[in-house]
Amino acid sequence: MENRIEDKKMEQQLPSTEEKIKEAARRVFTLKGYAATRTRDIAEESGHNLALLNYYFRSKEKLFDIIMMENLEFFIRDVLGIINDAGTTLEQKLELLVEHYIDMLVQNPTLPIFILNAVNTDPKGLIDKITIDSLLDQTQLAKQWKEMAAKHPLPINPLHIFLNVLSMTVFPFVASPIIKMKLGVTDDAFQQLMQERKKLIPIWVKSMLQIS
Amino acid sequence: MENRIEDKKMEQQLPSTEEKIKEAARRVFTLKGYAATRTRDIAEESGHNLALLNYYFRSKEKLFDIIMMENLEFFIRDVLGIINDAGTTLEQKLELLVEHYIDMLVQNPTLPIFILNAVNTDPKGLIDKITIDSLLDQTQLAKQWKEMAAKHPLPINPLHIFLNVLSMTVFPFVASPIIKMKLGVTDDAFQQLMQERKKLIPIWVKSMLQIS
DNA sequence: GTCTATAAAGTGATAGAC
DNA sequence: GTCTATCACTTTATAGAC
Repeated sequence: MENRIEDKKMEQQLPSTEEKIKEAARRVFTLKGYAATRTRDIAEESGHNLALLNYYFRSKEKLFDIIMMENLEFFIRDVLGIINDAGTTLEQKLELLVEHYIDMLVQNPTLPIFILNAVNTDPKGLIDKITIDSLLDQTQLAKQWKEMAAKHPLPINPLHIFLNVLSMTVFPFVASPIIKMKLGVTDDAFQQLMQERKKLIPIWVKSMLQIS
Repeated sequence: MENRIEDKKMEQQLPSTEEKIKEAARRVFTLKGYAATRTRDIAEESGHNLALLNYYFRSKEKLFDIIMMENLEFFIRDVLGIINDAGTTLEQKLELLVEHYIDMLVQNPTLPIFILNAVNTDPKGLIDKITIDSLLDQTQLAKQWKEMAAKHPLPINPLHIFLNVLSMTVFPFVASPIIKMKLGVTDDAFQQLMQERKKLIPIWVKSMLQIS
């Protein structure tokens, strides 16, 4: 028993070779995409030899599939918890979602362009692996949304609102190289802008709901 | 003189080999990006041989540079005309810009992901080639914006508004594979959604200006 | 498990015939 | 100008020693 606990501690301190290669692959793939990444880049980044990549993951494609699925899972992790919380209002859920995504994207700024590029070029049926649960309309969010819509019917497709939240939250990260280099916005100024948007986006969305 | 006119007619009817290769390159590069494109793909798409690609353009990289510059130029073409028109109000300029971009992106849906992917991975200093004129603050749009801001000062960074217009207009096209395949939106429904947004986005933006 | 060496296939570019 | 054939190099993947 003591040994197993000590082993666990060791594993946390010293990640296995397999884990080191996988994390190296995540960094390189997420930064450069599938086609521009060479297996040698990943091997070098991991501090090990190229052959070990194939020893643990068989092929570049299989390794990419793992990274892609984990990145997708990471992208929607925590979201179900927020939209299924019976203890928060619709308004609070909106605020929590925007805040969560901005915080997460500040830490992982290249994640959106990685996903968007993959689904747009779609090496194979990668898009089928995205799990936007079809149970989505059974969530607390959906329930509360319908209650609101019953009182104040929207004259527009609700998809517009969903698209606007996603657009205003995610797009700035995708366009950040242009914003920073061409609009003369420093890294710090960009970070501050994103922090401001945590409060602003919910306000804007609420006003959309009122005028629509 | 007559001969030159006839020659021009001929050129329009039968595009030169060079032109056919360039247009094939535009289609493939804009769809798959630089790294995932093979010169053989372009040759095949053009209906000619691989060797002709190098005969006319020397290298894959040089050909890509041409396509990238032309795509960027196309992306901002017509915009200067709209924002520099002294005969339209600020509100009209906003409506014209959104309408122009949605119409253009309906015809060229893969253009944004091509540009965004390029500037995010940035093979070389490609980002330097983007010409967002530093004379931008001397346009009619900038003048009219300042007049408005003088009357009703904005408590937020104006960049937020610019980002929102760009986000709500462009992002849906970048995310369209997910919207279509995962949210069950048909091609026709997506097109209609974008048409609706021509009217809606200016309305939303105006409400942002009022509540801010 | 990890490495070196190398096979096998892919890709950009060119030579040379027509 | 356009083609076929081929070179030169890169890249993925594997064999085999340790």
